[in-house]
Amino acid sequence: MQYKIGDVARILGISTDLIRYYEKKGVVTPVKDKSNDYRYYDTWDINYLIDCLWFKNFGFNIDHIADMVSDFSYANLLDDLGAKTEEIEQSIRHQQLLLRRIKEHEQDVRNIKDCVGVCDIRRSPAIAYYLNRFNQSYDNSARLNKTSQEWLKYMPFTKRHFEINWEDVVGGGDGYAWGFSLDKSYAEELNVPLSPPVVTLPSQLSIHSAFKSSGKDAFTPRHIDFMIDYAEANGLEIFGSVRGNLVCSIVEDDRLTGYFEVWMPIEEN
Amino acid sequence: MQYKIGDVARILGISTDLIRYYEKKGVVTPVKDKSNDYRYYDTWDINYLIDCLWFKNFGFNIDHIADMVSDFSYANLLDDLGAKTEEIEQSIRHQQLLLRRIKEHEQDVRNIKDCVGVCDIRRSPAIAYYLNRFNQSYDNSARLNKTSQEWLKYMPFTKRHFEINWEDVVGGGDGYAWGFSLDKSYAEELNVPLSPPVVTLPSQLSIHSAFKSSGKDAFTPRHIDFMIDYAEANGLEIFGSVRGNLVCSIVEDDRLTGYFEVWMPIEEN
DNA sequence: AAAACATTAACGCAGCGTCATGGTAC
DNA sequence: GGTACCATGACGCTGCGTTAATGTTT
Repeated sequence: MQYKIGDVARILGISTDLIRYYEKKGVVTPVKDKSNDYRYYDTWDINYLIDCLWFKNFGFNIDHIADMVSDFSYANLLDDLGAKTEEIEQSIRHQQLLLRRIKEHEQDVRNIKDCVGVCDIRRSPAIAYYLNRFNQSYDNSARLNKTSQEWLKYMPFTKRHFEINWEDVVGGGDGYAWGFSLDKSYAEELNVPLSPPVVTLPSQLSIHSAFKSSGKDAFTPRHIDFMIDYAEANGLEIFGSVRGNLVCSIVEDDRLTGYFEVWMPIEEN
Repeated sequence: MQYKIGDVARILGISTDLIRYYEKKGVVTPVKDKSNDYRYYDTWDINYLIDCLWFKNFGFNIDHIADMVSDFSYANLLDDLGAKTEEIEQSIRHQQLLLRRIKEHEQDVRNIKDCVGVCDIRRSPAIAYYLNRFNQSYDNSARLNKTSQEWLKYMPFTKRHFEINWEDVVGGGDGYAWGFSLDKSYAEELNVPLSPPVVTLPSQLSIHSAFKSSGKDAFTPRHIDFMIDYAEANGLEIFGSVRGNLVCSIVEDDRLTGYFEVWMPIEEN
């Protein structure tokens, strides 16, 4: 039995263009009638196409499939199945981490508005972080560039981290720094190298709160003054640099508005 | 502070081309010095790029990201995070099914060689199947076309299923049919509609074995004669059509060789 | 003679990477 | 004046889908 390309397309449920594309890739080689250039397929050509579609659905790429269907040993087949298994497992692990992070983030976004201006005492999470922006200036030295490239991979798990030095906090200065942080569990899961410029920080007893800042260049350490007041009012001693992260930036009343979560470390009892 | 495109690339760990690409997509709009056409970025442009990279890593597409970073309300953000969560969960479920199937298949391929010519008694799996090839001819009617398109989606979970009618089995005929089958668990998981031409078949007590067939067009029902002999020798009555599936086809001694698993139903005690 | 098919060729998509060619900053 | 940087533009990649122009079968 010979089939024309349209018959094959109907049999397999795909388009004729796709069949021609697979031919170009070497998956099938139908006979061509020289008088009219029509392609004619036999049952074996169709078998090859079915194999091709089957492998395609497992994520093998087409050039590879062309090899697989035309000339493939038992050992090669098992190797490829094993490799693909690995790949899928890897992908699932990554997606699961991603899912965990996006759900966390969604919760953070949902909670942040209620935290604005409200102080309470919590332990901050243990994190790894590095800084690359000091006030308005980015450090674009080669050393940091290497770290930036590495951290790009961790990007969805990172937070935009800021630090306000203890001296600026209590002395009324306006210095601050920005960078990226990773919660410790992600840093471990992702095998993040923890050498300089990356710094690790343990969990700390802290005053936790949030503030928002509208408009560009409106961010200043003075946004946390209400927390300093809270510390004083409650007889809590500020123990080191204040840190936090941008939770989200959205447009509110036509102004770009950032919501920031803050951790102000205090002495442990 | 103003940065040139190379500085920004170093800060973020990406290429200058990528930054220009994002500009084309509307993510950033640096100021252009008219005298030399150079782009100059401020810290906010860099912020937008960071946001863009962050969202990108969650799998949002760039046109969408351009909207997200430039003009996005709280509600929109939550909606999008929710939608992406759904999408990732869906994807994980699919990958997990895929993983299960590929591992199963790997085991089938590993086991098949030991089954060739060896009969034992097992229960066949419950399946759903449909047939589209009768001896050498495919049915390419519109009705089957619809089913083929649907089953294309289930492709990696399907097996290449064949059926040999009871009359051909015992009468020495050479008729057979081919199609696709799905194990019941996948059919349920994938919500496969079980209306004609799809047929469901319960688990059946069967003689289980395997054979191989080398060369094109070498497949024939007579390959299972050894199983008929086995049934006779053991006083087992063949109860209906014999079914099986292609496990893999590989090249052995320069010849295309198919390995087939077979289920020959016998009467229950 | 019309409808349904077939052919090749070219272009489009995303998300970039990779030249080529020429101008600019330091 | 050398070199490191910047600009634009074109083309390549995968895995196809989508016309367009033209010829063939039934």
